[in-house]
Amino acid sequence: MEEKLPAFESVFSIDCLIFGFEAGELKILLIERNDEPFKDWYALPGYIVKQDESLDDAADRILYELTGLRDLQMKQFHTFGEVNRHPQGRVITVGYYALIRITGQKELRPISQYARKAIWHSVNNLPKLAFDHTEIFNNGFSKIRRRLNHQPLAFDLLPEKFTLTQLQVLYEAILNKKLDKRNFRKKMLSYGFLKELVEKQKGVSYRAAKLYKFDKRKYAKIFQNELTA
Amino acid sequence: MEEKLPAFESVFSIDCLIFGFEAGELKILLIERNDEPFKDWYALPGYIVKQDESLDDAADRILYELTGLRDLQMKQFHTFGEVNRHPQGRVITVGYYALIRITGQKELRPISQYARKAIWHSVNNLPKLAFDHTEIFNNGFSKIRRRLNHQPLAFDLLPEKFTLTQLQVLYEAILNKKLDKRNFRKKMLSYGFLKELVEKQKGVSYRAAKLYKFDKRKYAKIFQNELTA
DNA sequence: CCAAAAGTGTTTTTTATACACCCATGA
DNA sequence: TCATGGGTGTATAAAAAACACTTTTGG
Repeated sequence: MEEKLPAFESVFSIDCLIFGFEAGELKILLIERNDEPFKDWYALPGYIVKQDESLDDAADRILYELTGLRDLQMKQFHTFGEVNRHPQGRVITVGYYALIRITGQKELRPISQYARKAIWHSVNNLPKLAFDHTEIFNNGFSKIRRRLNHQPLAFDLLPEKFTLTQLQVLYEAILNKKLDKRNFRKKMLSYGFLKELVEKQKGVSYRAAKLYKFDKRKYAKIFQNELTA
Repeated sequence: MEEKLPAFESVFSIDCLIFGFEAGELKILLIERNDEPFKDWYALPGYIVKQDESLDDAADRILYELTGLRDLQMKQFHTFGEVNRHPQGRVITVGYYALIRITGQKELRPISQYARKAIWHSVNNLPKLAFDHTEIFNNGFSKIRRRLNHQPLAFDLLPEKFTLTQLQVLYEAILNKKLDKRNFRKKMLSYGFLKELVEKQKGVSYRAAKLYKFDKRKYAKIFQNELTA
């Protein structure tokens, strides 16, 4: 066992699961660590909570410092508190997740020296991760998968305007199974929170698909009971 | 703001939501605090996690010390980390819940001096609770309510042998709405994890109802997919 | 024989599933 | 004109909801 840093005697930390969607694949945001322990390993973006900030605030700040991403509306999913999960001392970590659009232009650059870089990695074939981050990932991913059927998580992953096929491909990526096209469209449209636009897809060499927007206000109206999630 | 105790500079704690069911009412286990802050107030059973114990272990120990209850299989539901939730310093607390049988004979007696006594209190008309415990209660209760339809939580609240009416009354208490008798029975029996006993209810002045047992093994078999909860 | 709760089926509505072809477009 | 994905409907099965009377028992 390595020497314990005083700062590490007993601390809270946050680890973030940030999901994105690109080229039909579900991705997760990882950082390459620049510090011991686990220097050079991939890890979830995460760091220590300060004395004077709430967990939610800490999650926002930490994600920003490690990836440059802001204003994500992350949610907590589980807290990990095994005694030896961190080799330098007692660290209890709260897992947060968010699902976001990968906007090609926005480059990810860590502010903190603690991460060398931040990269998107397919959720399939994840590399070995530092600490117990693989467990944290599995725990969070399975929760999101279960929540997908009750909450409009998927819409955060798509561009503002999207086709029904894009939406279906995304669902299939998250649930890891094929869905029936007609039934999927029927069901999605029946919810009533998809707004059909006049605009159509552009630049494709086949019949252009209709574009849709997710209407948050309608969703909130329809599901106000379940909103207490 | 009161003086900060050194021990409280930055600690993890556990707070427990223990649900019981008695006389057709859903109850929650509260302690009467014997220490400042919030001396004499009602609070959820909760205390500080030790350096060398996992969160799950801490939850077991703390509940035992405050109420005398053991071996409950509590599960975590949320972590509360607002900066000023504890007047003496930074305390981040992990909420755990369990649902248990109230066995009349087993008296609740706190081991620790920190709780004067432990009592069952109806979930309706809860008194004011210490710290942010009302918020913790609301958060946990609404999660349990939602989980009720997917997990066999309710059976932990009933005696080993129970009637279908008892089960229904319990569901109604948790969900806070009336259910249709025939549909309820049909659905419960269709799951296939209720074992009908030869034995019948005794000592009632009306037609005695059949008794049932919950068959955990069958449940596990049937729902092995969803078990990764 | 009465009060109290146990027990029981059918119909209707809603929701999920299975399944295959024509259409529009750009290259 | 062809390749590519866009778009559409119907029939069947399964699940949920609505609904009221007879039976058993102890007092």
